[in-house]
Amino acid sequence: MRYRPVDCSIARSLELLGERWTILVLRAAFNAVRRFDDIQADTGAPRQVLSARLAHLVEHGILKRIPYQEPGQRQRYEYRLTHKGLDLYPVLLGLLEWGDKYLADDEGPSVVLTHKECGSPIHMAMVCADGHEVESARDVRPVR
Amino acid sequence: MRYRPVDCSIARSLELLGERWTILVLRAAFNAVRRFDDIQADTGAPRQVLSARLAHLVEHGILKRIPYQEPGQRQRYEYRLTHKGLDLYPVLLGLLEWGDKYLADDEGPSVVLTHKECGSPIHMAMVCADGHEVESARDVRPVR
DNA sequence: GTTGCTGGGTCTGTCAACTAGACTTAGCAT
DNA sequence: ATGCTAAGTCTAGTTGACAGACCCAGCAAC
Repeated sequence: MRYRPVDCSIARSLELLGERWTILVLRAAFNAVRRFDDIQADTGAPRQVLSARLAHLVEHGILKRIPYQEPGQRQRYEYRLTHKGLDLYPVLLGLLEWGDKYLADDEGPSVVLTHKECGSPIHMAMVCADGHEVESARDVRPVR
Repeated sequence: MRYRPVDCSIARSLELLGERWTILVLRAAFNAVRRFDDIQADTGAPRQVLSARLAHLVEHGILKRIPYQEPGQRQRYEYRLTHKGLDLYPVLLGLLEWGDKYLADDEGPSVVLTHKECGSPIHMAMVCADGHEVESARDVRPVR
């Protein structure tokens, strides 16, 4: 994909994640959709593109190929998130929240995320080391 | 761009943000880079593509065109984030943090974000309504 | 033992998107 | 009139996405 080789983690992240379908593949992975045909159905990506994206994500350690075997079937592979992949959850959640806020249809968000331990709904927040919740991009100062 | 018309805010967000260069244009906007040639230099996007992306972002209310005039120059336009655009900060920050963690070069992150009021560094967190900080995607349960 | 089925791909031709590089335009200054 | 500049637009060539057909391994039924 080749963005300008600029010293910026956003550009570097996009290098791996910025191609079409990639984020939807990760959405599928977070929803425990792990097998090729299921991912294809979930995302709608053309098979060939999906094949390339999966290979790319595996190559960069975001997904891993795990063998499995259904009874009476030969061994096949499924795709699971690595730690590196799991850590992308905030990015997906950011897109989800923003879409819920600005692009929702009539009936509101189709899914609500809750904390497994206490059941309360979850949202993304910017938090400073002193424990303040930062409301807006305007309250942030970049240093160096 | 046309992802499958699926009831999912992530897909809908990507419909607006998922094309190449779009996120880098927003990065520029958050860095107060607002004029066409400056954005072009900052992102490296070809001028024609940049033109299309800016128009698309303005059309969807993420950027707005504001007239300005340098002394001795004719009036021109610059591009500024709307509220809708400012609310995308968590998405960019998510990409930044992930890139800092997994794709950093030798010398570590090139920029640190601090809370304007207290000066402490900021990070993205998943927070539940009870005030717990949720560590991992595995601690989240989707409902409905 | 070959025919069919299924999951997970690959191949092909077409069409849309991206790219670099040159050209255009409006208004101010000389 | 001529040049300068920011912000585009035009052109022609290359890359990437797409739909649809095809392939392949192994199990199972005939």
